[in-house]
Amino acid sequence: METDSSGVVWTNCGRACPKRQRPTGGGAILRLHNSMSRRLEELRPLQPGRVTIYTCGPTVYDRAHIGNFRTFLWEDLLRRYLRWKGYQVTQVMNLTDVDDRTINAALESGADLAATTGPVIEAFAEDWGTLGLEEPEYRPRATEHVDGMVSLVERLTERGLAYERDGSVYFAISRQAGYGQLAGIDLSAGPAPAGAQRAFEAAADEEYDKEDARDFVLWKGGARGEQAAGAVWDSPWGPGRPGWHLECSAMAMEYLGDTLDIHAGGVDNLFPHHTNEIAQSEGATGKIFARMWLHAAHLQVEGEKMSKSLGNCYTIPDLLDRGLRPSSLRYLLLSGHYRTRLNFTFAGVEAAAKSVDRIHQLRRRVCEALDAATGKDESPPGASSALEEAVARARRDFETAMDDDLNVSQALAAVFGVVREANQALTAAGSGDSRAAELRATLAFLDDFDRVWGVLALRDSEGTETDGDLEAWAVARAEARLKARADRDWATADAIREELQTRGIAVEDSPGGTRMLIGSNTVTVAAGD
RNA sequence: GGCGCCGUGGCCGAGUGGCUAGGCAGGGGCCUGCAAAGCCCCCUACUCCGGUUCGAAUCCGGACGGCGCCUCCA
Repeated sequence: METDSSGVVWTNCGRACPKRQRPTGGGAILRLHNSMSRRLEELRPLQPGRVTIYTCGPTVYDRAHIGNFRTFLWEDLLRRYLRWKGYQVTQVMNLTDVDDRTINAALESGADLAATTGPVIEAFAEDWGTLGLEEPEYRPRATEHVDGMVSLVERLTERGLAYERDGSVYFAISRQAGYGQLAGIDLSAGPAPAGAQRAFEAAADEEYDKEDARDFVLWKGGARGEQAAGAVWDSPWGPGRPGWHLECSAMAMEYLGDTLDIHAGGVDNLFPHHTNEIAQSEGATGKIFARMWLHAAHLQVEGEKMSKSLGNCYTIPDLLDRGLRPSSLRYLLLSGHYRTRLNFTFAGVEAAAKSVDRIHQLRRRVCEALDAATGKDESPPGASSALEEAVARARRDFETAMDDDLNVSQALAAVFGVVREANQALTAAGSGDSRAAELRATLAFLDDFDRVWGVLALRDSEGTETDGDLEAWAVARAEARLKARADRDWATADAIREELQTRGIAVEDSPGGTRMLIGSNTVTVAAGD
């Protein structure tokens, strides 16, 4: 804690919430739901201690919305949890910067592809940082990997799984045994189920001349509108551009090898995208492409499907403009199980904010008590207090819950158990008497939790941008109020408090002075002496 | 049409064949000059109807209700 000349004490609890990762887990095995087998499976990485993950990234034709971020945040949680457990994680998240939508966006704006996607990518990076996501090891762009895609198509052609028609190349699904397993499509069992059949028919593109309407395009020949957008590449089949699914196969294998441990994305990608990625990759290598497929359910908004017509496809800036905090958004979007549809509501954000604050508040309280308790650790070595035991139990419960297919609800329950126990201990002991050992254990637990959740650090960082004038004014008023209180002039003191509260500042008195929550910043004005 | 999901207390949201999470909100109390924060107590639920069982909200069947996906939407 630092006190400046004006007597203002800056406490974002003194100790910054650590963002650094280090192994913590107890070595139990993580079980995840593999969409391929449709059951929980133990994560057994190809190389012990090292996990490779490919996560489908955004198509950068427009700013990502909260639905996208629900999925990305879940993947971030998975990534952080794996690291928490001690795995070395290599994650790839691509940027799809060439496809129908990006090209259309470019054509509409009259700019070329790169000029169109560039700003969207920048915005994406900004939102990514706002929500406190960790940076993946690789973030390749489709447009920079066209060569790899072309050679992948060549390999498929050599193996007889693909054929060319008028400069386009298609994947012949009927020539591949086991096509469609991920989506539950079984071609060998006679005609495809009506549903899949319909999906196939719908996917059939009249524009192209396929052997089988269900075949999908690997390379789109020609240069119709693409030319204007600068989205045309040379290939052995003439000018064209890659098919949608191709990029992920090519980039995943380039960075992570022929076989990945985990491939993750939104449920909507199960078919056709992931199904076709498997077809391409395994068709080319003859090896298993991904050992585990994870899919996140979609986000709803106020109980409704997100759609442009409803105007509920919120972006991160939309929500920040409404005064919502990144930490609240992050918490809310992480607080539902990833395979369950999550309903985003503004009431939910409010509750999330309170939940974050409850944990964050405890952390601050522990830090303050720890400062006060330094040197007062008289507990005999080896003896552990009820709180220390509660913390140890919570740590185990947290890991058990997360190991069970990332059961975030139960994991959070373990955290709130510590919040209650620690508050109890602090209330009972009075801030000065709590033993340092149990406080340190509690603090370590909270920070440990946050290595996975990343919400306390985010909450801390939100304190940085504040209105200096408002703050100076508030400090002055708080000082006046402290004088009034010292004079037992309650009427004046209460009036000032209302004044502060009217400006949205939360006021909290303590024996040492007055603490105010201004925006996201906590400012403490010490009582004069 | 096909595939699939869900129905838990005011709201959100886990979970288990019997030991009845957690958060938010609400009520009462403690603390406080009054508040706030925190603590304690209360509000103890599982759509309905059958069945299995010593015992089901948890298993089975049915009904009703809500919903998702099935063209490049995470």
